[in-house]
Amino acid sequence: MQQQSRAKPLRYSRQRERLLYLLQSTDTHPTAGWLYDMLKPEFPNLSLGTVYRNLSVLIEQGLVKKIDSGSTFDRYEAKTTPHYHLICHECGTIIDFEEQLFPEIDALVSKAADFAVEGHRIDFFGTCSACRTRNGKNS
Amino acid sequence: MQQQSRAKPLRYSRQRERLLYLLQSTDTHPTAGWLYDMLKPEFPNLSLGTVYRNLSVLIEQGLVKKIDSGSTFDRYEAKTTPHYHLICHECGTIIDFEEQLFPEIDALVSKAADFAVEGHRIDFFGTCSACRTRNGKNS
DNA sequence: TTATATAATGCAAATAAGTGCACCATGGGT
DNA sequence: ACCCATGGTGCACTTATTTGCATTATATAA
Ligand SMILES: [Zn+2]
Ligand SMILES: [Zn+2]
Ligand SMILES: [Zn+2]
Ligand SMILES: [Zn+2]
Repeated sequence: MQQQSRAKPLRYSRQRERLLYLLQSTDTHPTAGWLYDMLKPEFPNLSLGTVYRNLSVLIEQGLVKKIDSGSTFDRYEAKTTPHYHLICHECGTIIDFEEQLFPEIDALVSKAADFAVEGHRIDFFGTCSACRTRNGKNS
Repeated sequence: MQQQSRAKPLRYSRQRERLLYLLQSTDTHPTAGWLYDMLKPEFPNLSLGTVYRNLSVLIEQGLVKKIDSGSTFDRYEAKTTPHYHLICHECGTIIDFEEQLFPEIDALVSKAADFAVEGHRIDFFGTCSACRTRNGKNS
């Protein structure tokens, strides 16, 4: 299903370097299309396939994470510290939630379910404060 | 981003009824393609678009949930009780984890983050016991 | 510096999922 | 039973993402 990171040799790639740098420079959890648009001026013949492929490479290296936002687009981030996501279903904004609620959760589930947990993901869905303000006081 | 369930009138649809029944009859978290294949004999000119559309309708009704399995396919389930998922990255199996670990988590995050949490999703990634057995004793 | 192996890229084609539209079907009114 | 408004469906097309392949670029050794 997914190959065990078999340390295949990587070569330097300017595009991958800039892609990672770009992702590390924002906290907006951008889409692949946005990353492509931002890099296009610097690499006039960049292709979207390369963006996706480099995102995959960076994900395998553990430097980038893919976020299923619930919309039709996936989003990406380069924040490596563990955190959760607050996903606003109204405007699509993704907010990082830094507090480490349950450090022992993986071990707990591993034991309870006979399943070797290697990591987990927690996403909260709801309405962000900006959208609530815009809507008046409902919800 | 997502419309507030505005109670638009629904009509009876045999295909949607059978789709829901099929989904309720399994705990394998099937893909849209599998559902399509299973329903095709009964509805010879069923189209995949209809499957996707009916899944969306059922999701809006709260009868079905979409699961981002991390693979290239989305998966679906009709289990409405809250539970978490153990997703094996080796064979793709999704196992339900029924224990309600943190009932108060939504309220807690709502308060801490000024975000109106309406629900959450917790997924654990790792290796299932079948795969560990098959692999020998590693991991 | 040149040669060699192979990773990275661009392009186009393939997939999975979502959507517009013309037509069919359900259900409430007559 | 018939009419009609509108929801549901099939089909084809679009969108988001992945992948095959020929070409280009990186890295290492000669
Ligand atoms: Zn919002
Ligand atoms: Zn984040
Ligand atoms: Zn497995
Ligand atoms: Zn489940």
